[in-house]
Formats: sequence, C-alpha cells, structure tokens
Amino acid sequence: MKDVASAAGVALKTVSRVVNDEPGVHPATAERVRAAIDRLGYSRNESARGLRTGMTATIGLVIEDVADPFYAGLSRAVEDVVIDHGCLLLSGSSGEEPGRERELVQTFCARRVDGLIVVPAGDDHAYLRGELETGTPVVFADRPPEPGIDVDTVLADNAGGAEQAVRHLLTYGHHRIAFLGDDPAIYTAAERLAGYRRALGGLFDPRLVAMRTPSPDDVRADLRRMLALDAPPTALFTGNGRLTVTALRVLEGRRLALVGFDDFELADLLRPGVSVVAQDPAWMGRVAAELLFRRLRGDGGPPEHVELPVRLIPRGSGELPAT
Amino acid sequence: MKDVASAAGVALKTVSRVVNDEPGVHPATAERVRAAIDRLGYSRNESARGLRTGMTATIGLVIEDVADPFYAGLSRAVEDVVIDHGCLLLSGSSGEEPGRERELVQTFCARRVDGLIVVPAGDDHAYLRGELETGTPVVFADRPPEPGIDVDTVLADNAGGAEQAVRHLLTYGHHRIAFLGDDPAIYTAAERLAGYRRALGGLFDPRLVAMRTPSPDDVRADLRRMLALDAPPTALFTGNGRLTVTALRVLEGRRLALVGFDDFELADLLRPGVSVVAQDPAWMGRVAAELLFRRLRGDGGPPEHVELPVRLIPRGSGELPAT
DNA sequence: CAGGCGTCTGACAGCGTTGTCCGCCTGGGT
DNA sequence: ACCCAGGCGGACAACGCTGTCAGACGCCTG
Repeated sequence: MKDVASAAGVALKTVSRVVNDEPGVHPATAERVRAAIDRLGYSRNESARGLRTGMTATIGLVIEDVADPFYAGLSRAVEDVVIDHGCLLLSGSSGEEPGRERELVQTFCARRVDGLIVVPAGDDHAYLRGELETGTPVVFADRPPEPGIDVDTVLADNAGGAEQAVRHLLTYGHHRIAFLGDDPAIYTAAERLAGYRRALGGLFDPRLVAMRTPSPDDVRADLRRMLALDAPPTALFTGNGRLTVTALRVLEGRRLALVGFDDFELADLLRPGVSVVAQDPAWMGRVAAELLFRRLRGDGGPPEHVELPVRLIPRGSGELPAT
Repeated sequence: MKDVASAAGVALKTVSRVVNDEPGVHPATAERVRAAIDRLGYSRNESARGLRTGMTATIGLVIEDVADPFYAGLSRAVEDVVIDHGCLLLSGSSGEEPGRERELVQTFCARRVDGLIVVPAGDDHAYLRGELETGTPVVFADRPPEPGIDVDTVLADNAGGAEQAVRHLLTYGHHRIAFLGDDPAIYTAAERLAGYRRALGGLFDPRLVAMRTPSPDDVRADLRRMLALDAPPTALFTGNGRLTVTALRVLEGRRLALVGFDDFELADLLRPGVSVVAQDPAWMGRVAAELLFRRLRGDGGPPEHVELPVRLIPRGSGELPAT
C-alpha cells in the first residue's frame, strides 16, 4: 500500500480511501491510484485489516467429517451463505473426537473468526464459555451443546423421524423390529432410539437393539445374533446412513424389511429400493448459517432452537410385509 | 497480552516469550505468566502474529464442489495433512465457474495464505502469475493449469484409465462401445475421451460419443439416440461418477455392459455390480498437500508432475458379454 | 573488590491497515 | 482584497504481536 501510494504520488491514507470506496477523493486522483494498484498488482492485506477493524470476515465450521455426504452437503450450503455475505470459511473435521473438536474451535477462535458453526462431537463445552462471553456468536447444528449452554441450535426431528419409520414398519405387520444405532452417547443416536421406543411401546425388546460405533464386523455380529433368536426380527430400522449401507451389505439377499435414517444416493436403484427417513443437510446448513449472520448483524434476541422436519421416503424395502 | 503482562507484573515481551516457549525465562516467572493467562482466558491473536511474522499458517483449497464425494474425499485428506502441519484450511467450491475460482484464489491470497491447492475450473490462470511471483506455492490437483504456467501438479492417469476400461469391454466381445462424457473443455473429460479413442482405434464412431455437462434429461436423450442407431452400442463407458449414476437410472433394467470412471459407494450392491475405473481422491489430496508443504519447507526444485494410477474394479456390469 | 560473564527482563520499533484530526487549497461571497 | 466553507490530501497513532538490542542482576574469577 505504501508502494502504491508513492507510485501514485499520494499519501498512504488516500490509497486506503480509494480501496475502501470512501468519499472525499477527487475522481482523477482515485483513477491514478487505481492505475497504480493494477500496475503493481497490489491486493489489500486482509489480515492487517482484520487486526485494525476487529473483524476477520471469517466463519469457522466444525463438523464430524467432510467426507461424509451428510456433512459435505451441510458444508456446501454453509459455504454458499458465507460467501454471499462476503466472508470466507475455515472448516475442520473433528472425526467424532471431542479433543479435536475443542482444538479446532480454539484455533478458530485464536484466528478471531467472526462466528462459529459447530456440530459437536463431545458433551463438554465449558471451553466455549470464554468465547461466548467475548461475544462471538456460535450456532450448534445437528446436535445440541451440553445442557446449560444456551445458544442457537438447528436440529432435525430425530425422534419424530425414527418414530415415523418404526410406525411405518408396524403398519406393514411387523412386530419384531430391530434397531441398529450409533453409540448412544451421540445425541442423534439417543434421540432416534427414543423415537424407536416410543413407536414400539410394549413391543420393545432390548435384545433387538444394538448400538455402537459402526464397524462392519460388529454390525454383522449384531445382526447374526438377532437373527438367531427364537423370535427373530422381521424388520430392521437403521440409525444412520453408514449403518444402513453396512446392513445392506451384511444382509445381502436376506429378505428383511428395512427403513434407514438418512437418505443416500442410489437408494432408489437398489432392489428393492431402500426406504428412508430423509434429512436435508443443505437446509440445515443454510438455516444455521443464516441464523449466525443474523446474530452478526446484531440480533440480540434469546437463543433460537430450530427443529427441521424429516421425511419418510418409501421405496420398497420398508413396505415388505411381515411373513 | 498487555493485560496478561500487567496481571503477571511483567513486560509484554516476557509474556510473548512464555507463549512462544522461547528460552530465557525464569521458570517461576513463566509460571506466574501462565497462571495469569489461565485466569484471564487469554489466547494469542493469530492474525496479529501473522501480520508480524508474515506467515498465516493457513492453506487455501479451491475445489469444484465439496458436496461431490470425490472432492469431499480429497478435501478431507488435504485437511488432515494441513492440520498435522499445524495449519488451518480455508476452502471454497468454485462450482465449475472460472470466475468464482478466480475470486476464491484472490480472496485467499488477500488473506495471505501460505500456500494454495487448486482444482481449476477455468483455463485462464493469468491472475495467478502475480501470486506465483510473490513466492506463494501453488499445487494444482486433478486438473493442470493453463499451458505456460509451470507448477506442481497431481493428476490421475485419466487417459490410461479410460483406455483400460474400454479394452476391458473389448475383451468381452464388444465392438460398439458408447462414451458418455463431461464437457470436453474439462481436462479430465478430454483425457478420458482420448483414452477411449486410443483403445478403440478403428472402431471409433463419433455417433457413439456424447459429451456435455450432464443433466439427466440430456443423458436420457443421448442414450436414446444411440440405442436407436442401426448398429446400437452393446456397451457403455461413462466418463465420471455422476454420469455413471445418471446412466444407471436411465438404463434401468436395460442390459448394457457398463464401465464407469470413478468409484462410488454401493456400486457393489447393485445387480449387476457396477464395474469402475477407480481413482483414490484421498491419495490425491494427500500427495498434493504434502507436495505443498515440501515447497513451504523450502524445496526449490523444478515443478513436479505426479500422475496417480487408477484401478479397474470388475464387478459384473463390465463383464456382460456382447450379445 | 573490580571486572567480566551469563541469565533474565524490558523498551522500542515496526508488520499493513484504518480512524482521527489537522492543514491546504480553491472558489464564492462580501 | 479578505474570509470562510467545503472538498481533498496527509501525518500520526493504534490494532496485537514479535525481533532486536540494551539494561539489570547475580555470580564467578583473578
């Protein structure tokens, strides 16, 4: 900038004014400055600007894993909103490790991001207290923060969706409906279990429930165990996209009615088509990002808690009748 | 930091030394400083640090679309390497628009990222010249820059993979092999077409080739046209993952041998399983990121051009014999 | 006991911007 | 001829940090 100033034969501040479209610069001078900028290939140092103005025009996003289609879709939506607001996105995957979640958030904060969108991996958000006090807005998406921290959240109707899925299977005459879920320490997994129980009522049988971090071998073992019961399940409800796919691979040909939580590409091309309860990750990302920018614009209202609806998509696998 | 200094009763610089683990601070003093840091919840302002040191510990990544599984996988791998090096990742999706690619790169540069990984959307990289001259290392991944810009690149063996796919189909007796590709303006699409032609040699028939940005309707029209020919194709080679999936939906039940470029989840669960030429997006991301960090460490050798092999995975659809 | 040395600490400048404030110049009114 | 307003341009400090260099202190040596 200094160089531009001397090249254009004006003072530093004048260049600053031109760059920021501030009034009070003679058009001819401004033109000279712009010419010098082009000639020198100058571009404003945003990090110095951030230091001075206190705004970095950067948003931090912590998700579980970009390579997971659900979070990839969410990411993309957040990114679009962020860019529309002239900001940039710093993102990181926690890999479901609370430690890494914390590190990411702290590094983002050390970079002085203007706001944060977090899909929490852990239950302990004490480390966030400091940031919240400094006024950095935070929005939680997909999962809520630990109880006691009251901030904006955007969640899906996990319990309702699970309930709907199980009711659907009940409609087709199933009484023995197994549930394969993620580790119940994960909020969404616990909610879906709750919905499953609520729909089943007295039909609930703990032997038909398996919840753990999904590894294909574990899923295989769990399913085998269930199918070997005296009264084996005739239907299966899977608690997330990865589990659905793993279960499909394990079942391979075995005719078990199936409804999965989360939609996935090609679900319609399998035979039978896989019925799912679909969330809309892009919607969730958009809502979370827009909520965040409302806060940045100064909306100081009480924390909002948005619940996004989910949608049952019947494709065949969930409509197989009980034998 | 000033506050920490006065709270601990030391000079600013001493706090700086403690924060940076610089030698020459009395353990007791350091302890007092650390206590003050904890008490005040201080965290170093990385953007000020960046201004002073000239390093931002930030890498920029421009891809086509995070929501595309290929780029999501690449992203995740890049992210892991970047974090291992103590840096953070700024990422953005160009959406295949050269203008947005340019904007992203320029915004990243204005943020003074230490390095860039770019999957280019356009052919014009003149705007990069300035950055390259300032010494910011840039690595191109998946697609090369415009000719004349000589920087590190990490590409897949697109032509070789396509050739392999088509040869595979030839082996099973097919002579009429159609090709559904992306817009040939895209490097990978052009390369795959080249491989397709090379494998076919004299069997090449332009009526069996359709290349355009894939919309389901277009794909349907193209396929219909080809199948209505006097000598319709008995096999199909699709030029990327999205096209493969679209083609599967359109063909729906029609028994055409098929090999697709790019692997995708569930390809093995379809009947018949979908044979593909698989790339490894995570590998590509890792290699690109590591190349970048080698440059950051000061490796000033000539630009490297890495070509990653691809792998044919037969699953059934590519092994259907010609009728 | 002076001098020298090593260890620790602090003052100061400057990174590239922007906010504040002041001064110059021009032109129009008296 | 003089004054003042208003439109421009510029000097200076500050944002939070680090690099440089010099000073203070204690300890050992001759």
